[in-house]
Amino acid sequence: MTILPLAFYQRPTITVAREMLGKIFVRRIGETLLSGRIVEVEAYHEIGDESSHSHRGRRARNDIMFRDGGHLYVYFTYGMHFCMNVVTEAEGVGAAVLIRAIEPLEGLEVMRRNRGGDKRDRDLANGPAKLCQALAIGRGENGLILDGTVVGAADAPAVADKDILVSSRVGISRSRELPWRFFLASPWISPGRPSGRIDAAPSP
DNA sequence: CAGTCGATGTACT
DNA sequence: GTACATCGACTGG
Repeated sequence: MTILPLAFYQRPTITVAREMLGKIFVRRIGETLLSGRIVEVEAYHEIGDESSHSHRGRRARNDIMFRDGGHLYVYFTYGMHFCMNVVTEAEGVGAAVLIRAIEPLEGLEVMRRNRGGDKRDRDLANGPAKLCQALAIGRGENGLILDGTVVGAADAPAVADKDILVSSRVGISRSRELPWRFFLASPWISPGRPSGRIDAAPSP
């Protein structure tokens, strides 16, 4: 298993977002390995994106988002959920890619226990807060380096451009027009979402 | 299936 | 006060 180097993340955010699809997210808890194939992501950027946490400048809450690419940015939302991003670009740039869904590959029974017992495989990690719960990612994991020690992404064959679907992002009200959600035609993506189109997305 | 709504902490107006 | 990068329970068809 080859863990993606930190340089992978230190590139334009849209590029990283598209190339994250198909990679294997890995999470180690002691001897236990949890992993899954990334099937749905969204890009967020401080420039021209009013929905990004970084849009109003660097603060205590979003500080990790401004670090150099290769950190994990975890935030707490709706009073009860965590979501996780991989930080992109260079130190001082507030940009990241939200991981919205993975196809569980290893450690399904641990994920099921983390999720509360009787969930179907499809419901283990098909949403940004669900996958954080399945992988036991919360405040304590904010700021970790994606070097594979505790979290990281393993390389996998690139997904062809023609297989990358694009849409507007889910659950935001501002900058809704930006086509910055990228996903695969997969049963493992988050539920109830509009089908996408195949298209190129502009960079900030 | 689709639509509605409550839960519940934190940042910001 | 209000909004929030969400989820799950519940309703009605």
